[in-house]
Amino acid sequence: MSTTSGRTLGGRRAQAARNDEVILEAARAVFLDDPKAPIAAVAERAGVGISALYRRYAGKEDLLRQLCHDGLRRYVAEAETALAEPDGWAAFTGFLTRVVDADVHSLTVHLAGTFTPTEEMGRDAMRAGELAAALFERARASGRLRPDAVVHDLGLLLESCAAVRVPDAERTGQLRRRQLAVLLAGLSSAPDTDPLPGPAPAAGEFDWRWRPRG
Amino acid sequence: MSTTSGRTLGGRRAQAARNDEVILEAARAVFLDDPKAPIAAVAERAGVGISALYRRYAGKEDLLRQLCHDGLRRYVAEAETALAEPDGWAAFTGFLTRVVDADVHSLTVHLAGTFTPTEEMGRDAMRAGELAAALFERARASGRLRPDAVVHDLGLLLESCAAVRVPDAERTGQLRRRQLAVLLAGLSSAPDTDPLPGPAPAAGEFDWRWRPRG
DNA sequence: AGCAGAGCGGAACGATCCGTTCCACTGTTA
DNA sequence: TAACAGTGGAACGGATCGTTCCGCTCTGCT
Repeated sequence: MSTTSGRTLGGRRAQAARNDEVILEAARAVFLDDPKAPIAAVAERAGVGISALYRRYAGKEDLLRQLCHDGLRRYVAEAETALAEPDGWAAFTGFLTRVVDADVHSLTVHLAGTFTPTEEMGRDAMRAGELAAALFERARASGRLRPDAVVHDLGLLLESCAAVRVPDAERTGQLRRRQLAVLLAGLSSAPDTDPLPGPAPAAGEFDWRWRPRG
Repeated sequence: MSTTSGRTLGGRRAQAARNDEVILEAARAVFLDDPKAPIAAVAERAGVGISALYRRYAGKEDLLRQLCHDGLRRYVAEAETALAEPDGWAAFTGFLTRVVDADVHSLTVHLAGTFTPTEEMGRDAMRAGELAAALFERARASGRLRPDAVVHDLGLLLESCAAVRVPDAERTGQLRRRQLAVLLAGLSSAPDTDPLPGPAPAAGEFDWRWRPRG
């Protein structure tokens, strides 16, 4: 049962290692559901005490930052995966579907402002923007995108999908996919549609959550 | 200057009557921006003291309920206006545009759960549903609606548009109109689009905010 | 002219919530 | 068996917010 320092560590160490994951998972679920949820809710959901949390993270802000950074990395990873897809339109829609499914938007944007971002997050965010732009350009090159759509329409799109929310998580996912389908149809090139109104969304219009604190 | 009880009441009475409107307007603006804003924020925005608020409303819940009810009535009024429009599709899009512009959705749905609704609100909500269904049916009859769209897709649509939000109010309005245009294009009948995925949104799936309290 | 009181501003109060700290306890390791 | 990493959860202190309350002003009436 007890190994000195072997591969399968048992007892306390094992539980500690397990708690690492359990806590992160609980935090993800809780803050996805309510970005302003108290720390105690995370502990309760994880089935651990509050100490187990504060042993791993310096404070709430730390946990939030890590969670948000994870979401950002996930976004980047999905974008890179999508760029490997040969068909530009399929890459575009596949990327959006996976990002919406993973609820990455709630993890990143809705948690913004609750912590001071690190420099690395800034770099990752920039990279995320570049990758999204690349995906968008390939989608445009495929000819299936309506000409007056712009990259930053993705911000609107993701915000919209993240806003769809019902008590049941699985049903939420279904409804978001439906919403995404409508939006993609709306962004597809169609011969007889009116041009999109107003100044198109521009760079920096969706970063405002990051600027101040709170 | 001083009239006993004449038409144009001056002085204190006049300011009181003016405050009635100023307070409602401020409350609208503040709670539209943040549904959980403190009462004090409303008073500050209105440029009055807290007493001026509590003289008019029994408490926060009272104010919220009235505000929400106003939004609901506006929704019904816009729907009735739209039904007078002969062209079914124009009635449909015009209705949605006006509802999105007025940010009625934030006033109704996002305030739900913060107060116990009155019976009259229940009746108005039911009427709102009927009117929306009528508008939707006329839009369908116009043939410009994709066949697999359902009435309750309107819930998704409104939620999406309300989710679009940037610090500047006017810009928010522009972006919402753009988003609405994309969504309407997506809901329009197009020959080559894939069918919408998943079970369509059903009755009662968007009432959940009304059910509990808090 | 003078008074009663409507209307008001804003300080103060009490309740609630939440992040963080702290301490006692438990099982493990040496 | 001694030291300690890991933990649960009570307790603390600060912040927030709804509501009350008191003193003031200005008005409408006598």
